[in-house]
Amino acid sequence: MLNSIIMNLEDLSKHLKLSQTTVSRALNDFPEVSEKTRSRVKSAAQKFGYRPSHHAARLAKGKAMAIGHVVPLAEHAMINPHFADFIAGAGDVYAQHHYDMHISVVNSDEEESLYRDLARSGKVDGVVVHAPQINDYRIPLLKELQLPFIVHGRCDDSTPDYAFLDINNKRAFSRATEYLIDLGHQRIALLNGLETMSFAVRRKLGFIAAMEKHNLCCDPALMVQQEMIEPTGYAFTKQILALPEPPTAMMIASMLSAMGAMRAIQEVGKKVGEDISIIVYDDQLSFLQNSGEIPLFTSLRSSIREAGKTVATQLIQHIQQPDNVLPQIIWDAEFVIGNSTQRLQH
Amino acid sequence: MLNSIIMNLEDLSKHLKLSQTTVSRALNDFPEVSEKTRSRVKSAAQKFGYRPSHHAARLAKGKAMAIGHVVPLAEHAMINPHFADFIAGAGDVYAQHHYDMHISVVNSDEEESLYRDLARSGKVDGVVVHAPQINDYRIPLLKELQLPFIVHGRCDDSTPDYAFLDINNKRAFSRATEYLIDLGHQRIALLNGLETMSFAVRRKLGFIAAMEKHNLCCDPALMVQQEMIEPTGYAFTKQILALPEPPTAMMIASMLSAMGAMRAIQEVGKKVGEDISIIVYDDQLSFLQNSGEIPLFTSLRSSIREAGKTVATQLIQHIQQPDNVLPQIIWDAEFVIGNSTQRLQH
DNA sequence: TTATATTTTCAAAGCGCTTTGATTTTTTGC
DNA sequence: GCAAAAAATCAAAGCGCTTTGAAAATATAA
Repeated sequence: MLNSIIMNLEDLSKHLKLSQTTVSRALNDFPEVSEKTRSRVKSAAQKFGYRPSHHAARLAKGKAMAIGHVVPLAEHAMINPHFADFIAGAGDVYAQHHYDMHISVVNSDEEESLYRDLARSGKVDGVVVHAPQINDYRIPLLKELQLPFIVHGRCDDSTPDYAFLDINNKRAFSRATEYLIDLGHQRIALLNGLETMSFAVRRKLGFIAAMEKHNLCCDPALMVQQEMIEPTGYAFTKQILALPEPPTAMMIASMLSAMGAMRAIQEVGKKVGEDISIIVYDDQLSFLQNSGEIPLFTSLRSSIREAGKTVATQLIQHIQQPDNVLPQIIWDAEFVIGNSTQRLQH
Repeated sequence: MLNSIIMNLEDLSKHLKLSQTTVSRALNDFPEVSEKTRSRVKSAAQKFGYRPSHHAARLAKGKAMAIGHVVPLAEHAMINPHFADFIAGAGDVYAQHHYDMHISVVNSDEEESLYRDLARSGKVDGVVVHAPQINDYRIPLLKELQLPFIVHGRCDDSTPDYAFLDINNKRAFSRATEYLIDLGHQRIALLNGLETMSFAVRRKLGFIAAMEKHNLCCDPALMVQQEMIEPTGYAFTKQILALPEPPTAMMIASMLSAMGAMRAIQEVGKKVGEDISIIVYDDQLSFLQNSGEIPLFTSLRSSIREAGKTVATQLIQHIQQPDNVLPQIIWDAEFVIGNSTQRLQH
């Protein structure tokens, strides 16, 4: 390869004694180019390391061939640990379809302006909306901007029609809570995520529904909504274990919180499973595995990486064929019994 | 704002009865436009929600105003949990400088081709090289392609001149190991990362140097190189605690591994700190905090998010002023004493 | 062999900006 | 009040592709 010379289409077509039209079409696999010419063109392109100018191609085509992801993030705020796995899944699909992935980190106050820019400047052909809030302003905004989008998660039910991929969080939590109740547990704690996030609201609803169905009381002292990380899981668990009447089981919204809970439990000399049952929601993050023959935790599981793949696939399909209307997808979390749940001992 | 009409520069300048030149210059803050005109232009742009076409601007300028990050990733491989934090830091800087962040997820076998494309197509003005390997082929490749780059981490010392930001891993680990030795520990385990990563090699060198300096033996049974996640940390710790002569202290290469180690230690009824001392390398991931008045772990700490910021800043500076030669930066990890280390009891 | 259909190739016109070099308008100096 | 200098604006060329509509080359039918 002769990489020292940077060629453009004009240079290459002159070298081949062909028009730019023909060369362009040969490279883009148009049918109206003879096989002989196509292979001649392609091997010359290969030889000279020719790659079409990205921006020229995009300008001419009028399509960005790119999908945007917006990450709102204040200076010291936490970046969601689920993000990397989602991106890995989505990015994989983009690569297969020759789409680019465009990520913007932005202060919350500049977020709206960013979306407007993304839409109007033609930087991207669509966006993925992350971490939907209750009554999220981005849904109407993106509709107004006519920028195709799909939400990972769901807003509240009052929000009108829009495309999303979500887990049936309510059903997942009610089902798992019932499982604990069936094992004889009555004092069950809920270690939830922040309730500005709609998934946390739904999980709580599921939990409460199951408890009420069995006429059990949801003790507010046993419920918390907080950032889902190890230290918060630890602190809350420590606190409820010190109550006069501690819980015998816990529903936990994330693996990280569960690790903290486990640390607290072990620290007071109790055993997960034997002394206190735990069910955890497991996003199957690649660096937080809860697998094996019998997994450590009984869990509700759903791969966030697969979610990334599906969201990306849907969005691309819609962009390429707009009559392919973007769907509303609801997945059920898988319920997997592991070592952290046991019948209540009397 | 009148967002239903999508205007381009021509429309806007016709509306204003000005030339495209003047409008473009007004918007881009060129000095040769009068203040009066500039404000008239800007408010019209605002009013119509005009945003310059991204690709047209890039094509005309001949600059991508974008930085690339390549994430090699096989189907089921783990995505590095550090990645998100690094991206958060870098992305923040990009946003401030109006640069775009371009992320490519790629199968390892297509990686080289991707770099070539990134360079030749003008998609990006520079790239950040992640997870440098021993004798990494990307260094010569990017030099050949004349694409500005900076490595997060370092290759082996034989690789010739290139820009990087790295931690002094060797010094960090030798220092921390000596701290343990000073506390009376002699049987010290090393729970390291995979030694295909150059940082792991350096950490091991530091560990061995400290041990040898004090004439202590590095028992191979107490050393392991593995992926730095909770389950591996757990398994290895379980294993070494069952030895006839278990270690009294451990050097651990990541917080996630340390969580696993802690679980194993607690499970056998021992206490971190009292029964076994631990020093962990803490990348200060936002979702894995080891802070507080007295942190849980004695640790070597260095913020990966700050690293992202610095790398991004340097790269942008170099791209904007190529005589601003890209540097080689070595940071010392901070040594913070927490609750996980104690003098060896006899 | 000639007329017609088919395949292959081409010249030129965009895509929507930025930038160059020229022109017009305004300001300043005497 | 007029020439020279400074400030503001403009027309047009160019960035490197894709795409349209026309032309040339080749294949097929009569």
